[in-house]
Amino acid sequence: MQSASAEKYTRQRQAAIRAAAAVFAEKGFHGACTKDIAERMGIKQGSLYYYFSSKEEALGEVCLFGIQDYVEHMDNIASGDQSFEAKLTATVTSHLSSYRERNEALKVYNDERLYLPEERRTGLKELGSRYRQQLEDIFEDAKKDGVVRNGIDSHFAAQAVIGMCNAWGDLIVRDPDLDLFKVIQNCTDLLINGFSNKK
Amino acid sequence: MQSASAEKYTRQRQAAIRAAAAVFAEKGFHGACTKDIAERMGIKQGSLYYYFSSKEEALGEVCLFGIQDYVEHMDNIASGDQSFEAKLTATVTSHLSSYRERNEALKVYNDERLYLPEERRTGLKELGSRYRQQLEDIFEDAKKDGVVRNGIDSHFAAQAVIGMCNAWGDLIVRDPDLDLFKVIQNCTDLLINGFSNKK
Amino acid sequence: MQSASAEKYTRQRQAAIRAAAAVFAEKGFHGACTKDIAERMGIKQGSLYYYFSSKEEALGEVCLFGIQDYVEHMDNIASGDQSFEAKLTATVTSHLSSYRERNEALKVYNDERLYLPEERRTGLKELGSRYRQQLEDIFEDAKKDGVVRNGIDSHFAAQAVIGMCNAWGDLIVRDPDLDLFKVIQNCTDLLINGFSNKK
Amino acid sequence: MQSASAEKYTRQRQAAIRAAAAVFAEKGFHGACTKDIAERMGIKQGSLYYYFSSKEEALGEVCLFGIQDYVEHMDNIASGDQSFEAKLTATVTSHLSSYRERNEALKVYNDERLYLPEERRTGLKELGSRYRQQLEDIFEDAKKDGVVRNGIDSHFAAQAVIGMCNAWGDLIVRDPDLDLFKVIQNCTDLLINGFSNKK
DNA sequence: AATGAATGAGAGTTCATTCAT
DNA sequence: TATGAATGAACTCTCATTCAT
Repeated sequence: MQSASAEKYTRQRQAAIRAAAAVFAEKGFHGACTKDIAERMGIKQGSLYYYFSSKEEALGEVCLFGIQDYVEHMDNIASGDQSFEAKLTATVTSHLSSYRERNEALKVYNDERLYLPEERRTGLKELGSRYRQQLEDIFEDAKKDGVVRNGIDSHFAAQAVIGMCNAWGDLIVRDPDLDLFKVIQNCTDLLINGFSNKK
Repeated sequence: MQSASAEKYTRQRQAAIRAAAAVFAEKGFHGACTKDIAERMGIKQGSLYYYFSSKEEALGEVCLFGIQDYVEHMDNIASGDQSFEAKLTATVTSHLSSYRERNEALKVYNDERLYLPEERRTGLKELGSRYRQQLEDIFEDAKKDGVVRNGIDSHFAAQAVIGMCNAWGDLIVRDPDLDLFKVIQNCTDLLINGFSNKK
Repeated sequence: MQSASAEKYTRQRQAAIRAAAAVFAEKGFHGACTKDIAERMGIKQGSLYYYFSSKEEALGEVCLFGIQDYVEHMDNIASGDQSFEAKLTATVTSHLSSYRERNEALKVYNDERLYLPEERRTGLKELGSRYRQQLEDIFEDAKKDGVVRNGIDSHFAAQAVIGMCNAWGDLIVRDPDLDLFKVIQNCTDLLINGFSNKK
Repeated sequence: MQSASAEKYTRQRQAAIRAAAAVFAEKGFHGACTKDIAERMGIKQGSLYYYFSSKEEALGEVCLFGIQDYVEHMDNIASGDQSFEAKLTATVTSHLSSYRERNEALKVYNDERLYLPEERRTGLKELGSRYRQQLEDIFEDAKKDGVVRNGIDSHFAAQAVIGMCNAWGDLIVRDPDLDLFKVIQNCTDLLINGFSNKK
């Protein structure tokens, strides 16, 4: 249990991360300036440094925030014992919904993480790799079960799913009127038909 | 036939565009600096302005360079009378090969064009729209011929093809060891299976 | 009553305006550089931008500072009910004394205001026009009273007074040893004899 | 007698001086750029250096051009044996007509000569001083003849004449619709009445 | 916990000037 | 005689960052 003031700090820091996410998503890391971030929070530029030690650290936090619970989702999906189709649908749904909810942060993770210092990027990459690996495993299992065509390269397949989701995620973030449900349906439909074993 | 000096100017300007493409692709528009571009060409920073009136203009030229002949390719593909499968294969091949050849510029068009001033962006958007529209038409025709499932939304399908190609294009640019031929094969395979009408 | 910090800001901004006035007066707007202005204030170049958003804005503030209370003076003179001679003497005195006191700024207003953006120049021009108009009115009244020869064109007369004062003002600013009192005397003497109705 | 080519050189150099005068008058020495001057002549920027060794030299030439024959005029006026009034009228007429004819150059001499290097400025100053001195002499003579009031300070009087002419010269250059003849009339009228000995 | 003020490094851009052709 | 191309220095302006208060 934290003291009231520690609690406030945590709350404000979250607000700072969200503000940074929004600004980085709109202008990119280098195009954004700390003043914009501060103003979006309602504080002054200098005060930002109470929550971040540098702009770069802010980027790191945004990226982490951007993938973490989206990776947790995948942990759940992967460890379940649903059918291949159900797992793929769940993956796409989770991925695209993330864009709607914590939208900007995930976009920032995709587009700007390469500006992070080596060290920090490594930590994040592990999360990303775990995600992709679990997706590959799902494909591998499905191949063994004969649900997916034997010719499919699981590594390619996983990248393709992620790529497709990110491409649509971009459109979703940019256009708030897009029908999320329909996009999910179309994507899963395409992917399942594309990979599965038809007789 | 131009004079020798006009020719030299044109050649150097092309070199400038290529250099800018490479630098923008690596660091993003805002993260890049004109000094880097100039140095990559072997000239001094100030001399760049003999070829561009501003960094922004350089971005515009790179973007144009990035899509123009790739759009021309699509014109050819769309106007031909090949089968749906052949056209889709040709599209993917052309799109992904573009990334290998004029690699960085197309990536820059995708990721950085939004930093262009309104006016310039509009001109480029028309090119992009034409591309997508022609792709949509291919899907429409295929639906009429019964080669593609009736449930497919042509607009979604076109976006999906583009999104997938761009996602892989990114990977291709970043990793020069990727087997372009295999990627093309896997992508077309996925897409054709995903959209076509199986009995 | 402002807070202590707002007060400090105001004070520093005034100092910045004075410094800019001095530098612009010496080197002209385009010949001056912001580094000189900052150094004269004892701050660093970049810090100037805490007080001005651009060099141009600095010029605008200097020009405003240069005429404003000098115009107010004329308001007082014009609305009084002194004789023509007294009013003319007061005008010349006020005008030339301004050069000694806030010296550089008035010179800057005269010589450099044309480099201001349209909009800003318009606002200042109104002040200047008011000044000239009041002077014209003084001449008109004097003509009605028969103190000034009927052939005199009031518009010409006002311009002549202003022109003569500015010409001497320039000399006064450049040569600090000039006897201000004598200059005033000579000028009023010339003007009164030049315009008045002698029998 | 010069060769045809030397003649052309001389002609082009004159054109360069006039072009520089126009540009300096409009934008000031520091605000002007050599490209503008060259373009106004119809040649390219680099070619200017065939006629001037530096921008500063161009300024020097413009200034010289601006006062030289205007000083010669004064030589003629001063050495004649006309009345004071005639000489004053001639002076004002010559001075103001200069602004209409070789207009910009004289303005440049007045406003920009202080940006010339010490050495060059000295040479020009002598010309200016000669002009003023001759004007002073005219006043001195007139005082002896009793045409001008005894209280008048000849030095002040000369400066006043010059100052007034320059002030109107500025207006004349800026506003081409101004009636030159009327301005001359009004100015001489004011000055003669202002200085002369009325009974 | 927050801010006002300042800083210094670096960016884009301009421009006088040079020089081979 | 003129030009295209390049240069390098200077300039305005931006911005992440610091720190006393």
